[in-house]
Amino acid sequence: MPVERCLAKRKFIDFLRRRKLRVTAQRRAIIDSAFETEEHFTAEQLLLWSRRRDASVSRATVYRTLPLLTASGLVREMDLGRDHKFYDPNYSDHPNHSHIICLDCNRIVEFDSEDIKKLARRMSRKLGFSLRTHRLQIVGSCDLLKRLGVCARQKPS
Amino acid sequence: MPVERCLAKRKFIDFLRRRKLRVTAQRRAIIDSAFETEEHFTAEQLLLWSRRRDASVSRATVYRTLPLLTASGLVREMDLGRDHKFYDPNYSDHPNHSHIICLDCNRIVEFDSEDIKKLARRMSRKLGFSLRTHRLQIVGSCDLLKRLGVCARQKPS
DNA sequence: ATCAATGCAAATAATTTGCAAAAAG
DNA sequence: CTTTTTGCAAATTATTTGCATTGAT
Repeated sequence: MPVERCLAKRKFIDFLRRRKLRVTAQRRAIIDSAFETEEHFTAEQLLLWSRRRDASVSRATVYRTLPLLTASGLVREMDLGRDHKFYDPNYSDHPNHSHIICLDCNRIVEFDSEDIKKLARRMSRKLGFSLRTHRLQIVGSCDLLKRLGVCARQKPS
Repeated sequence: MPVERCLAKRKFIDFLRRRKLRVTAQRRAIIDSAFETEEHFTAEQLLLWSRRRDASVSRATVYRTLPLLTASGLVREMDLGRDHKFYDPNYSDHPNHSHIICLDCNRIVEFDSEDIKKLARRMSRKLGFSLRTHRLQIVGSCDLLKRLGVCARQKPS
């Protein structure tokens, strides 16, 4: 496991302690699972991974821990307009506000752009608001690969 | 009622006829309600308005008509990361891909920007995709008005 | 007459919650 | 010991669907 993930785990445990919340076995299993992956995950996936580490983890505990993870700032909740939310455990390392969702491979590519940030800020000002957050969602397709038949990076779901 | 809205209604009825779908009393009530407003609405709001015109309109029919409205291109479905979707009946007049959601007044301001479109296209290309759609969501606050106490444009929900 | 469209109530599906029992500090 | 956390099952909430009946063409 990369160093940053260990660090993230430690940071989250500190976050719990600071708030006088308890570091239970179930929370450990969930934290370990969340920061083990480099990928986005759903609540259901997190439940599965956590149960591999500790079979006693319940769906309710996962759903109760997720808001703590996002409140700590170490995990970012992403609503991509699907029926379930995604969670990004890399957020504190690489804060991304833009996603490309590929229609072909169903992949989510994240990036951030200073230009978009500036543009968003400028537009907000112009319309009488001050920017708190912004997110750009792009739906696209890997047309080059589609011509070859299937997208090489194809993923299920 | 402004001319464009009448036009939109007519266009939608044409859309139904072209597909050999029937123009029922319930659908009329729903269409009239949808194109009467200048505002975004939810499925629940549309049901309420439609029932004012025709008490027989059921929630199921509203939910079955909404996909037709969006398929026609006259209404745009907006997922703003809340628990319910919003629908924009002005979409064909003013196609907007960007929203500012105000934390203070809970208002949704729409706009579109050629710059953002270009930027999105450029970023997609750079990352190996071709853009299909894009949307920019900005969460902001009207800080000027907040200093005065409450936002003058404040809305419930 | 046809066959699409309706209302109703039951079904989904993701997430939330009440509660008594278990465990952390 | 006190208070938080847990698992379970039931509740919520927006939306969808099956089905017998109604209604547009």
